[in-house]
Amino acid sequence: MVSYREKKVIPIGTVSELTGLSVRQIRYYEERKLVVPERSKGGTRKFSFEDVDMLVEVANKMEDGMQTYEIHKMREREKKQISKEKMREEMLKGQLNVQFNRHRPPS
Amino acid sequence: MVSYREKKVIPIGTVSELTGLSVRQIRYYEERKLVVPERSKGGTRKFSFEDVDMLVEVANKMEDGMQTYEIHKMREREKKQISKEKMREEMLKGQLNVQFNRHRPPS
DNA sequence: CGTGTAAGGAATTCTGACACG
DNA sequence: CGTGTAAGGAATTCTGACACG
Repeated sequence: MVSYREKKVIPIGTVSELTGLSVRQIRYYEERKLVVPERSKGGTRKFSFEDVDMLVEVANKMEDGMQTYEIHKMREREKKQISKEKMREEMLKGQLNVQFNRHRPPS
Repeated sequence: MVSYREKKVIPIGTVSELTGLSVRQIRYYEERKLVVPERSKGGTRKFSFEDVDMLVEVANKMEDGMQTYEIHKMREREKKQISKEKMREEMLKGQLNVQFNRHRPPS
């Protein structure tokens, strides 16, 4: 179950401890769209463990001299790549259905 | 990996939302040893997803008219039962080692 | 016993800005 | 660009206590 990993429940101070990043850095990375926390009614940020992992990755790339906008571009490219792969997969499935199930309607 | 499930990172207000319990109830259940959150340096409670699940169980049992000390006793019994089973298991493993490895010392 | 609530205070977080490099 | 910091304020949480049933 990935549900725990994706649930936004961790306050920024705890994220700071988990990642070793300052809260200033975390807020800045949010500004640059590298993480997208949820907000409580009062406006406090809530992060997921997935976000924590993303932030650690960001930290590593920053250490390697990469800039936030580069990391952002890279993420966007990855997203496109993944959705492209999924579309190909779906089309393949469709083809297989045509091949083998043309005369047998889905139950 | 159960690591996400066991990590204490969720503040009490969020736990309240996740469980439907009031913060008062959650604090009381802690007092009765039904959950054991960690504390930040400043003293704020931090719960795990496991704690959240425990609290939901507690809520169900309370609805069934069970009292906190009964739930606590039940938990203690379960712990003992589990450690007893683990001991038996260990002893069985030991016996098997005697049977088959008596003359072959562990590598 | 279990839970709501008002009280006073402390810890946590928020935003916008200035600074530095 | 990326990050520290002081500023002022708001949201969150804490404890101990009184109330009710």
